[in-house]
Amino acid sequence: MKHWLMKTEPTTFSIQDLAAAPSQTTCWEGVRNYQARNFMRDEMRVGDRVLLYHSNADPSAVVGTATIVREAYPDASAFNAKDPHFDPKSKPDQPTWFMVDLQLEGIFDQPLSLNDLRPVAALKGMELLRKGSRLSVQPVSKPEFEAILKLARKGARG
DNA sequence: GCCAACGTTGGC
DNA sequence: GCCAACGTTGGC
Repeated sequence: MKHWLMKTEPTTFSIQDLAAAPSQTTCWEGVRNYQARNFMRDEMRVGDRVLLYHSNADPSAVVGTATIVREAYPDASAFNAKDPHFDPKSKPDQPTWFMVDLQLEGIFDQPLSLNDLRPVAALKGMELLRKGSRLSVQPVSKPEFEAILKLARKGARG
């Protein structure tokens, strides 16, 4: 089983929106970065666990966890000319972009902001904390994932 | 709003 | 294939 972190802007789609969705499940449409796509298409499997991260938020923070409940399938929003994520080079018979389905696992009592995470020794090499990191779908090591769950249980802000 | 760090595009 | 220009991401 692999572990991941997926970013979303809460003004677009927040973890609270996921909690309110039918079966607390959503398709993760709109990813338009090849590296992120490759992770979703080639490596994500049903049962993998995901940290959800709110970017461009106040403060930006890891806010909860989800699990993969459906493996990669074509992202239909790329075919829709009216959709903000429309991409004319993606065709239904040869799609460029893919998405997975996520189901909410839990919302942290306390969001874990970057300032909460940065001092944690176990997270020293975490991609999210790297300067200039922009990848919206990224692998997380098992120790990193577990360190974050532990912090979430503790309540990082005391 | 600023701007650093990326990714993509397109001329050559 | 190089690389400058441009667009986007995302913390602050």
